[in-house]
Amino acid sequence: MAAEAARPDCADDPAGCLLLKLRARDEVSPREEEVLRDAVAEIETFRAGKTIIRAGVQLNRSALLVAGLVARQKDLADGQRQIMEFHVPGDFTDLHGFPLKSLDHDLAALTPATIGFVPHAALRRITEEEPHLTRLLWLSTLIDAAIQRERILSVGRRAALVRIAHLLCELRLRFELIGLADAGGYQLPLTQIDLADAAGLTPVHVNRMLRVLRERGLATFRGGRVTIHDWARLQEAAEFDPAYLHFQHQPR
Amino acid sequence: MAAEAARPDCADDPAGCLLLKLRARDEVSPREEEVLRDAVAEIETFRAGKTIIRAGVQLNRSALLVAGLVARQKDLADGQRQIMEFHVPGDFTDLHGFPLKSLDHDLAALTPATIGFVPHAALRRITEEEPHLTRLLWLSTLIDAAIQRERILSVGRRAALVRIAHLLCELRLRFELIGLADAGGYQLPLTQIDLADAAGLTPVHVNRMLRVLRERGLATFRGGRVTIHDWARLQEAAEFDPAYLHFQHQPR
DNA sequence: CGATTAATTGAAGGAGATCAATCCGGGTGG
DNA sequence: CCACCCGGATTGATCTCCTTCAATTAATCG
Repeated sequence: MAAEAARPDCADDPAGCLLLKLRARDEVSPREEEVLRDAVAEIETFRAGKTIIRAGVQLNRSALLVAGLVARQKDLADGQRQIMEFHVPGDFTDLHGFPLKSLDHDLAALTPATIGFVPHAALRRITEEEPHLTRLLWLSTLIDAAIQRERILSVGRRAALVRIAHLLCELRLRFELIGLADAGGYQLPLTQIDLADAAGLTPVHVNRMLRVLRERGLATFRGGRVTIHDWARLQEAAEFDPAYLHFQHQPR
Repeated sequence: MAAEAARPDCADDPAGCLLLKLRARDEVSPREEEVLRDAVAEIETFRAGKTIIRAGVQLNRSALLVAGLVARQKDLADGQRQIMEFHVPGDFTDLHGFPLKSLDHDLAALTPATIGFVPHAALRRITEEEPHLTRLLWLSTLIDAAIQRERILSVGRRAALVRIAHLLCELRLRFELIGLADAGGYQLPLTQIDLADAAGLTPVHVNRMLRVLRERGLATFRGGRVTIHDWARLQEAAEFDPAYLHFQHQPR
């Protein structure tokens, strides 16, 4: 029914991954689940490289990533790109656009992507009738913000090798939560250019750092897949502490 | 009544600056204003350098900055510090802590600071009874997120001089909104070390970049004050576009 | 008015950028 | 089915922006 986009996912079920993410943080009642599922009005697919939402455009619906990989990114006049966050299936990627009414950055498909759109009218109704669900949606935007803060720290103060390792650790946990990581690693169909633009480095230097990670037996990024060889030492090299992902399950 | 902290501000009136900020983005009804004012339960003052909220601590109230300057910051094991955002009076600095229940970073007073605390119970009541005000509070957390995204871009891709200039531009507009900037500039009682930790640079290099800005006749940072000599050219040097501050007044 | 912290300036070093060339894999058209 | 093409991956050589180290000056404060 829903157009297939990328790879085996919690696709088909537009709100499935989102519910996994929310339920990792708090209870979601069957009624709330139903409200959420009903809120997804249309499903669209985007080719890799397409811009899903452009900065500054007035919005009346928000995009929920169902399958594929998407990035929040800004471009500078000289053509440089900075990726603020990678999004994995289940991320309510521009829920930010609901209170903000327009985004300050682009939302771009890095792989073929399936997007579910939720009209702002439906979100507004949720804020009026479902206070707990509202808090959970609010929460999900703030977890994005937390991930972005960790990016500031990485880009601002961590050495190149640490940045890359940290990114690989973060993505592993985020994929794991939605059942898209196995023991050995996870699919990550990105280019080294994408990684560079997220890490604030050049592709050349990312390549060298990936080589170091490989040679040290920590992790391999190749053919759109991250293979983790030594999770403990990778986390150590990344100075990785997952606290910022706010995985605690508690009443919100 | 309220203990005075730093300098002439919209102090005295704990929710005053916050209302200025919200009303720049949407209408706030008298009733909503009252609810907001009533929500501020206690007022405390902090010395410069004190940590107001520590990362990871379970929270049951949120901090609203009434007067002074505050930073969201993270520290690395080797002692490096990264400031994710400077906060000006009226910023509901850890409203994030309401859905999140704990912060992933520290909140530290950079100057003597006056903080109003809002119990989470009061915020919860707002989410249950005041959907529009809820959306405005949600919005305010997302404007913080937008400011932090712009920081990612600065730290990730902009040259040192541009970063510093950009920071000075941003703070000018944010101070202006709450009436704390005059034609010539604004008070900014920070050290060059603070600026360095926000810009992801060393204090030495910040010093050199400030000198360049001064010598080019763009702006001077000295004695805790930013004097702007040529606003147009400063913005140009900063590649500054204020869109990310979401100043549009519209229904949310 | 010492003592401590921040600001300033110079000199040298290094992490990452830039420039450039080659390799590789997959798509594509003849 | 293969030659070609093209974007990404890889590697080397060089350069540069910012860091690091160090020393001096200025400002702030008990």
